[in-house]
Amino acid sequence: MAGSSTELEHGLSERAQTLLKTLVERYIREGQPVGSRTLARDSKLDLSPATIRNVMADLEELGLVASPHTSAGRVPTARGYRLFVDSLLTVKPLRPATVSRLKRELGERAETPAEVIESASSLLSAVTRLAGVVMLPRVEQVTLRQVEFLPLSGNRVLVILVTNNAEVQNRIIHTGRTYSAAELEAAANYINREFAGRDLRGIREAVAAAMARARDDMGRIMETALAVADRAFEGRRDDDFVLAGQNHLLEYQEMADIERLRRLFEAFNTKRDILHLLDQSLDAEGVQIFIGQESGYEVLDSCSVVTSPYRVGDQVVGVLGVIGPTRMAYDRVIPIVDVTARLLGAALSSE
Amino acid sequence: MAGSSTELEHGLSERAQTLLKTLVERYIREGQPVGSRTLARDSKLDLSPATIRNVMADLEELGLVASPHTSAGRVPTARGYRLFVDSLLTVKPLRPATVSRLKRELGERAETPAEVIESASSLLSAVTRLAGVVMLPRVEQVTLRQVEFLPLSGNRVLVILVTNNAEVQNRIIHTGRTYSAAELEAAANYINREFAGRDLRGIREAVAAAMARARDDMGRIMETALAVADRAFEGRRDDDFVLAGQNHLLEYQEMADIERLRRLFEAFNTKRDILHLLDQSLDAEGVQIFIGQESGYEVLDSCSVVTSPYRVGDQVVGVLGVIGPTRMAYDRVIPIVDVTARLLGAALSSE
DNA sequence: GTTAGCACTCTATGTATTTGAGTGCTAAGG
DNA sequence: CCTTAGCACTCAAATACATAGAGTGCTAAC
Repeated sequence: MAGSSTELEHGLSERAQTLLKTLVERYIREGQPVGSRTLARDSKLDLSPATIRNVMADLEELGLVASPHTSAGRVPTARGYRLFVDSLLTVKPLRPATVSRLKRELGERAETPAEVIESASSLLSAVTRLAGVVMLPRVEQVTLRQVEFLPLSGNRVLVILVTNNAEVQNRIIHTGRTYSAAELEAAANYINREFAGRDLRGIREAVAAAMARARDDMGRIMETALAVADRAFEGRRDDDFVLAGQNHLLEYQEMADIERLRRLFEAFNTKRDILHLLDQSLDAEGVQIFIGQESGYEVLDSCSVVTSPYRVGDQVVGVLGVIGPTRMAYDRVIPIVDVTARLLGAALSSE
Repeated sequence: MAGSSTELEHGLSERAQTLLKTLVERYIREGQPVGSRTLARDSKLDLSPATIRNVMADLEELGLVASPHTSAGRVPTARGYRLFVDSLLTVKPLRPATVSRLKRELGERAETPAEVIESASSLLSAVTRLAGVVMLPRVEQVTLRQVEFLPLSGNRVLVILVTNNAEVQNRIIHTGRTYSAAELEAAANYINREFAGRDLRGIREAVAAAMARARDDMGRIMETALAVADRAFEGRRDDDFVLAGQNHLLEYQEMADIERLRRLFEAFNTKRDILHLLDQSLDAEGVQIFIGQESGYEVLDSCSVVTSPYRVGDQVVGVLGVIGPTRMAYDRVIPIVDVTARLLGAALSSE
């Protein structure tokens, strides 16, 4: 009865499932098309190659496997992998050594948030031997902790913004006129006094409102503060991600096509497509997998992307994951991505 | 007479030089071994292929050209390229459009020093279609402009260091005990008052001296200041470089060996070897070229590196350059590297 | 439903053969 | 003595062909 229920899920007999599973596992391990004889040996079903060939013909019909040519074995298709990861996969528990390594390097070694992100990406790539990506956390509410204005030559002002806990941003803004160090300091003091702890966007609105209201009857300090702050708090879309270990991709046979590779690396550089893809996982529950063309981006054909959102507090703030050939060890990669997402969240929260 | 003098320089007849030059130029353009017939047509010497073959035999004897196999044309060796760039090369003046592009994007578009460096690297790579590298400027004298200490949870302090003009560094230090915001502010004030404008290393020494001298009879503020500053001003070796456009290397036929490529990219990641190589150019006069194995690093076999130091004021502070296949358009690349070095220096000075 | 048997297909590998580009050498000519 | 035509020679690349082996699909028997 259990048998018939699993059978109904995707119209595959228990036996066919076992065989598909064995085939995918074997192919992932060896990278060679799997023939009926091998499969007969590998699966413990005690069936003759001939029988298995019949099953394979069915699986091929269903688009779950394909053979590169008549006299080669079978290879999983994207749909085959999909079925595999969805209902056949037995996830491998992580080695304790791996877990503690992740914990150590994420929690203890890394200091600033930027370093933590960087580590997460490197770790993902090092542990999986794939390319690791970590989207920068999109912090909806960036609160001002402290601001500093320093005059530079040529009507420029160096703005140092300390936000949230330990994030430091600095930018240079061009102002309409020259401000003295004293003026700027007073202005910064004013802003820190008035706005510390408040949301950056809110501050900018408050500043705009104040400017509109006050016009010419405001004091020198406030005028400076508002003029500078208006430009200093300009929203900055920092949709971005940190990539590590694209080199690993060179190690895989299936990435040998140099022109494909170039286009893939180009996409890593351009970032746009990859970001779009990661964005899609922002509101997914847990680990999500894009297999081959599923991602919808041509450069990622024959690649799979395994992602997971990560949260700070109970708020999802970003996505991380790995990118590699479709033929990757999903049973190992999935838990690694999963755990790293949790640990990254924890590390960022504790800052 | 002029003829005989050039001849003596490297024991090559004027004619042999012309032929070598033509051969190298042709090979750089086409990427195919050059045969005697082609060479006869290309060089305007009005010689028969047979004569040219004789000359080629001589050049081969001298190790300046080689043939991949008996019945292929000749290809320049590393020594051949060397002679070519040293005495045969006619450098191509840059197109005004290129120059103004470099100027615009380096001088105007980029704001902070970090952005300028980044641009320089991208530009080098974009304009030459090779990989661009820019060593971070090693500023011997890092003067303190302003320091800020902010308390974080768990005995940690966020240090924001504004140095020289507009460089902002931030780091997190762990302290022996918890300091209050007020304590830290007072300490920062003390340091800013006492040490602003002085050399970072000098400050640390002064602090160490003060700590040794003062022991327990110093005021609370000074104690805090010294304790924190001691850790905050720790020297930080930031030997590093910014790499751009390694993707371009995938476009070249001669980089098709995927295993070599992997090792090269690995070297880019490790940075150590590349840094060593760049270091060697620090005290060179102008543009320097490493051809093939000349660099001494195995990964760079069949690569050439064209570098130039760049200066801020009259002080050499770093090196930039490009990395690409030995077969690169030296006549174009050399002036680009040269000009970019000057422009980068200028852009950094004007900050 | 399962399986043995068999013809068939297709790749990979190895071996000749041919073609063409380019060389080195030699001998003749200025 | 330098230059060049001529020619034999070499070698890579292309082409064709044969062979071996892996694996299939199909059929017929169990």
